[in-house]
Amino acid sequence: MNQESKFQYEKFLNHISLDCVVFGFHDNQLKVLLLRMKFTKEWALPGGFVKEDESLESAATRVLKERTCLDNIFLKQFKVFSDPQRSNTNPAVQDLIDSGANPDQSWFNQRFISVGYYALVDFSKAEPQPDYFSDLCEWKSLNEINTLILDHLQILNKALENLRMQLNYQPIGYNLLPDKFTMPELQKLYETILGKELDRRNFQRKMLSYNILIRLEERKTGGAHKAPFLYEFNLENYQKALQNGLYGGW
Amino acid sequence: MNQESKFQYEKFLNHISLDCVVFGFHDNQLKVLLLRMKFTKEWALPGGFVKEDESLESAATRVLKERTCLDNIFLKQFKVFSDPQRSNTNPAVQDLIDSGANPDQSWFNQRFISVGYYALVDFSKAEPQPDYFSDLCEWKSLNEINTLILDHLQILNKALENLRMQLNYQPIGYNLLPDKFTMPELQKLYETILGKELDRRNFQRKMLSYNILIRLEERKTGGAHKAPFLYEFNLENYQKALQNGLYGGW
DNA sequence: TCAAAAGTGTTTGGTTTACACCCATGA
DNA sequence: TCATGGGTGTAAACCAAACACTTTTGA
Repeated sequence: MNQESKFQYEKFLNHISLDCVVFGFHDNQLKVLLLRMKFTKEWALPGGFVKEDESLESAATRVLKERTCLDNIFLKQFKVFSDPQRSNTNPAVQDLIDSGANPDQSWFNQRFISVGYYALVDFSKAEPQPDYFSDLCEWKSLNEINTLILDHLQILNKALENLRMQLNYQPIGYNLLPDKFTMPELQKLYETILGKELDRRNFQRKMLSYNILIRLEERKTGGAHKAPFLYEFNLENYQKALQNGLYGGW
Repeated sequence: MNQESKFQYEKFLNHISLDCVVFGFHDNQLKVLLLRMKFTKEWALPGGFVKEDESLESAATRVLKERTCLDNIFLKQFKVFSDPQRSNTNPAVQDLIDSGANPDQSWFNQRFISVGYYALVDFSKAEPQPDYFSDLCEWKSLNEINTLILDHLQILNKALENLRMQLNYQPIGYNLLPDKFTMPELQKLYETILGKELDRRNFQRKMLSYNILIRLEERKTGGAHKAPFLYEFNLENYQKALQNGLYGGW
């Protein structure tokens, strides 16, 4: 170990970590926030550890605030990853690590049980920030993501699966879209998450039946075609729907 | 500490525990397996810790095998409980503990983040066994359960909530009923879990539409009325339905 | 002026709900 | 023999899927 680390691992609980799959929506694509590790240049999910006096939820909120500069993020715990082998890196990377470039390796050499969260954020409001172990923090489209560090690709896929489930019984969108949006934009979001196309007219009818939307007087101008109405969420009903669940799936 | 403990806490990961809500069905009632703690005589959920080389799932399976003598138990991880205050016992109990009767207190004085599982078992096949910290292991009906140790009542309630959710998209019953059962028995199970009555005829239609039941030639005799058919599960289709999910809720 | 997107409405078919009727059984 | 539980069927209500027509817009 030829470097001194400034990472204060003394403050954290051993063996426990959390990983966040942060979803954003931009250019009609679902994006995920990733970090590039300083030493190995591999990509990873944002994650962190739990302080002595913190709940997992506070820890996740803290981590997300650090990575996106956002408060009040929609967060959902979806699965714990506890395979004893999950922290094993592949041999080539392990060689690099063994070369001693990373002063924090003693902390990372322990076994971690990681709690998976997914988060939904407004792409346009997030300001991606790398953490202590990374030199880049960027949004990536799902199809750009081929390999991730450790079991993070598996974590990402499970998060996506859970997000699709959520569509079936909870409203989504408030966290992923700007305050004002059009019905086609909302539909695109659903289609992107589900990975399939939906009927425009049936989508609108179903969506409106939830009573979580308010149609504004304005329309979105500038598009090449008929100007669509703008909507915003009825937050009171939206929260209720989050609590009580919706009916019918997609 | 005036006693030596035989509990081998060296083998376990610090800070991490698991708690299991074990559901059984008997006398048309939903039952939960509970332990009575040796020292405080409080009731608790069966739980345990994770060995160095174990996944959470293996640990939960091991614990359940110890408590019920059963293998192949349906197990589902439903939530992690990580409130930093969750391990705080109430003052009266704390006094008892402080009196020093319990030699394992040093292990229990640490903060635990507990992973909640619920399990579904065949009541008639389970053989409840207390663990190292308890002197009794018994089935309790939901309405008998008023207080539990720590936050275990909260864990139980969350498990129940999740079990009800599961009814909406997965088959249930194979794990809770004997091999052969009648349609009314299956319906009672659903009604008990949901806490509401269902229409007999619509229930049967819906259930049969899932194609997970096989009607046997035999009927259940001995009842005071018309003898109902016996059914068994079509395991192949049952597994498929577990995987792919069902449609329509209750 | 026209292609493409958006607003609105209708037809159709399946699913769920709410029932009615008959049969079997032991008290 | 009769109250009760169990097997089977059907009409009505509801909901979702598929589709048609009109309007608006900038290129």
